[in-house]
Amino acid sequence: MGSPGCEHMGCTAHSPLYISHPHAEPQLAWLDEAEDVKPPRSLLGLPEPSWSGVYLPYYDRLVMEEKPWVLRMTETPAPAAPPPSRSPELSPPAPSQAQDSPPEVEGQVEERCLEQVQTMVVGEVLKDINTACKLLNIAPDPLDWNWVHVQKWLLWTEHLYRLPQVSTLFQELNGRDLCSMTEADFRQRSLQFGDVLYAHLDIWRSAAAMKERCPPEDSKSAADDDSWSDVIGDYPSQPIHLWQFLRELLLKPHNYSRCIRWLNKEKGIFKIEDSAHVDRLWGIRKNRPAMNYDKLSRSIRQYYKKGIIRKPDVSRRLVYQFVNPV
DNA sequence: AACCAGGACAGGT
DNA sequence: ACCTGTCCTGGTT
Repeated sequence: MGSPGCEHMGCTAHSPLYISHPHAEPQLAWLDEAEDVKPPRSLLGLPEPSWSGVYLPYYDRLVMEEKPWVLRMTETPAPAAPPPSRSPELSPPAPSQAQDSPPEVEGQVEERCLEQVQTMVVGEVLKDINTACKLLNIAPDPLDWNWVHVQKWLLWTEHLYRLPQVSTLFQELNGRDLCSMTEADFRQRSLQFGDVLYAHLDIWRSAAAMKERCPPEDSKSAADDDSWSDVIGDYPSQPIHLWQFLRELLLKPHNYSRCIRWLNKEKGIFKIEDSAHVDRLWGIRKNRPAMNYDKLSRSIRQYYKKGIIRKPDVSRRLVYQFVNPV
């Protein structure tokens, strides 16, 4: 298999901890004609350097590709080095090369910033998990998964991180089995990607552990939205319509803009950038391994007469439009 | 070759 | 009844 490296895509340039995936496909499509997706440089109005020092176990390894702008860790411990803590604690701030301001004041300010950043990062993680739960129709806590859920999660993870097929190596395992496995066990099943899967699972477990520790009410604090309540939200969410599914993907540009993205969010116009990827995700969601774009697009076409989706006025390949944009 | 339009039918809810 | 997966014919890019 000729594996396209990622050098030609320039992804190493902005992501120091980028893990090259042997099966990486051309990505960062949003760079070409991106209209909506730009790295949110300062979601909190924080200068970029403030990100450094934030350490969520393993998170960096997994999201660098997806959101290279979110965690730009300069000196985070090497992924293999730290024992994968089973709790979502964040490491203390890296000692800053103090400048000229009074150290205590600066320390306090920094601490506050860091708290905000931590809250936000954790919130983002939780939101991503919540999205995946909705899209996959699985519970957030891996301990609650049966083997079908495990397979779904594995397939999803494969596609999210462009891993080669690994799900077959973890057959007949339920969530409890999976959680009882050590990193070594993972590596034994998949020499190359066991650690990545283990790390990803670790994030999910941490999120679930967090949810247990903190009562959901308090944590719905100051911030705007729904991170907690969503993750904790009731399951199952049951049948999902294709149009809902597509919208969910569209609402998570940092995760899915490589395969589907808005061309004009206000008008509800979107483009399927990677039809194969989208049909695969839909197939995973619906437990339809034979799903393909032909069938998916046929389902989209059914929405024409229902007035849910249509082709935009100037019809373009792989471009559709929600009749009632949000 | 991939995408698009839409008819027909089956199967599940 | 409705949704959608599947298959199909035929057209377009």
